[in-house]
Amino acid sequence: MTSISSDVIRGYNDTMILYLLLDGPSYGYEISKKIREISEEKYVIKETTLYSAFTRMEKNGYIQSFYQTAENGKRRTYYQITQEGITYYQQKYNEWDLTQEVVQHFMKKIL
Amino acid sequence: MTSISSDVIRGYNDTMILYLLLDGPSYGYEISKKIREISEEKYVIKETTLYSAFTRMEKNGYIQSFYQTAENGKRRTYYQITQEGITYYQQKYNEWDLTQEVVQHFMKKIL
DNA sequence: TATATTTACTACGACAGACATAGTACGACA
DNA sequence: TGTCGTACTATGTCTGTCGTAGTAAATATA
Repeated sequence: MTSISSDVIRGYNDTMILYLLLDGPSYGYEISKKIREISEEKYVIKETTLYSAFTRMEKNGYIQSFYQTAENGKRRTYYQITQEGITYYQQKYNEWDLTQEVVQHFMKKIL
Repeated sequence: MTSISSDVIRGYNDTMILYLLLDGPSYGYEISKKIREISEEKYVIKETTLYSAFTRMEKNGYIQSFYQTAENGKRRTYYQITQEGITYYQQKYNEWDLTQEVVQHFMKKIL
């Protein structure tokens, strides 16, 4: 079974995270599991990639963090998407359409 | 008019170059122009990105270079795709299908 | 004929994102 | 008591892209 290399999907890590945050605040471990599930195990984001994306995106104003202690007593860092983050997500959504269109022109099945 | 950022397309530079070389040997300036034309000006590869891709891919055995002096007297470095390069291209072709499928799950139009 | 533009590169250093590795700490479960 | 799962943080390396700069020959324009 083919899986996806980080080289081809690296441009979409932030977008995937923001997509999940559109449904409400979440935290690292949950985001990670959801990406794995939604992609049907075809893409597993690395922990360090994920957490450094959080840091970067918070610095850029796309997400905001807050601490919360879960029912089980575990202290977590939650992130919520900001208005700027939503706008950024929309841009990436449009860019995805364009990218598909362009890249498609360079794809040819070899017989 | 929206154009494509290198962040989202960077995983496809090598693939685009190899695609063009499937039709026969070519050189930097020509590859560059073709990418711009085929993408309808939506993506313009940077010179340094292109030439360093050549170097890297030759090192990896995906392409081979040779020198040739053109009709106009200009000495050029041509590149041709190798069998390994074709195999690599095929892999990337398959990965593209998979990537589209996966990324699509994280794309939602916001109203 | 002089100058600008296009063609066809090479060199070098900076930077950002992904990654490997390692470590901390707490809760659940056997 | 020990292992597994959860939930991170720290640090340094690597790779691909990019900015900047420079060379040089051919072609177009004034």
